[in-house]
Amino acid sequence: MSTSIEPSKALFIRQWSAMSSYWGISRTMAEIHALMYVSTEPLCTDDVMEQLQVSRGNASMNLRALVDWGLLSRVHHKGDRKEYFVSLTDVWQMFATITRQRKRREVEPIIEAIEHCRDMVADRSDRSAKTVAYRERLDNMLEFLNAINSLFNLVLRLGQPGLSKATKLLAKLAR
Amino acid sequence: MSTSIEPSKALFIRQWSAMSSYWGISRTMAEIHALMYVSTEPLCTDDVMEQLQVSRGNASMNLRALVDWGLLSRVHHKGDRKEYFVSLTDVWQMFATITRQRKRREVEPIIEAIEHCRDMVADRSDRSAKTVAYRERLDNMLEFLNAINSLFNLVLRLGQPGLSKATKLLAKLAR
DNA sequence: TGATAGTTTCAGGACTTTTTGAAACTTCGG
DNA sequence: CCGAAGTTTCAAAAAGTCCTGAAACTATCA
Repeated sequence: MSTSIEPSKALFIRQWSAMSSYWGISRTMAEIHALMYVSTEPLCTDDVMEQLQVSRGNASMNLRALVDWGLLSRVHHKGDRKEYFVSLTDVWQMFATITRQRKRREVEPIIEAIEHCRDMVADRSDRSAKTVAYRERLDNMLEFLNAINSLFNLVLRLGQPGLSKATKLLAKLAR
Repeated sequence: MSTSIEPSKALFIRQWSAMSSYWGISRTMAEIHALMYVSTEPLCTDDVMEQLQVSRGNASMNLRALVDWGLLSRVHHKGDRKEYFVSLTDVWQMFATITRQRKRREVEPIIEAIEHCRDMVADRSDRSAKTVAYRERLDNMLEFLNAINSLFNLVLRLGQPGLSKATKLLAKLAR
């Protein structure tokens, strides 16, 4: 508690960690990420331990996980053995990193699974109303998930500037 | 276990519930939702209890939560006192329902919080490099989140057919 | 109004996830 | 090769979440 965090930064960290449960990451991981994002200079494990009041193990594990995700990178100070960490600062890149991972883990497996489900009831000769209705539900879901997947791919490909241009373009279309 | 679920439906339910942790909902809630989606006829609390092997309390709580979310609706059979439930079948509507809730709970509070953070360090006279850098990070994040928020609003406004048209349009732009 | 069918609640227990902290390990300069 | 500085691991404990089941409640019908 000696070097206490500025109120504005503390607020950011608090809110960011409040979102953590929605994003399926642990509270500490979100806090560390937020701390690193608002810290304009590199921090080491001890800084994290002190500023967030967490154990060494916890800090170490979560720093490593964030590095694995590509959200932090390790840096070294000249003539200092210690490892320091800095956050990715490009928000768009952060988003792209997270989105790619989520797409791979959350969307793609479900698409495969549903295709598999559909194959299991593909028998064309079964035309009972129930089976037909069930097949239709699977197909609807599949079509939808594929549309979402394409949209994500597209957004990732466009990048941030492309995205804001596209948003403006679509805004006209929507009216 | 008496009326066991078809293998294809069982697979769907299993995979859907495997995603539950990512989506911040409980395993049972996801299972019930999946079961209802693949069931082409209304089910009652007892059906859910039997088919998923969960307690009455659990089934009841989660059915209610799904109704609150707008993903299920209650139906009544003529001359039957019991309540039955059916899933929303329009996948797009399901998605829109979920997205609106998530936007409200996950994106909007963070935007407000960051605006508040920025106000706390708005003092124009403080031009130390660190403060300037910090303000810039907040601004970047804010700009990004607003862009995402607009995109979501737009997608919701377009609806599914609009979305696939838009995706095609953007695909050209991306090349 | 009483009997009955159905639904909801909630305290306690089971299960899962996260955190701690100390020991093991790694790296580097001398 | 030793010792110091730093990092990682992991078993056990804490914290948090979810589920059960029995009791309370509500609605309906005769």
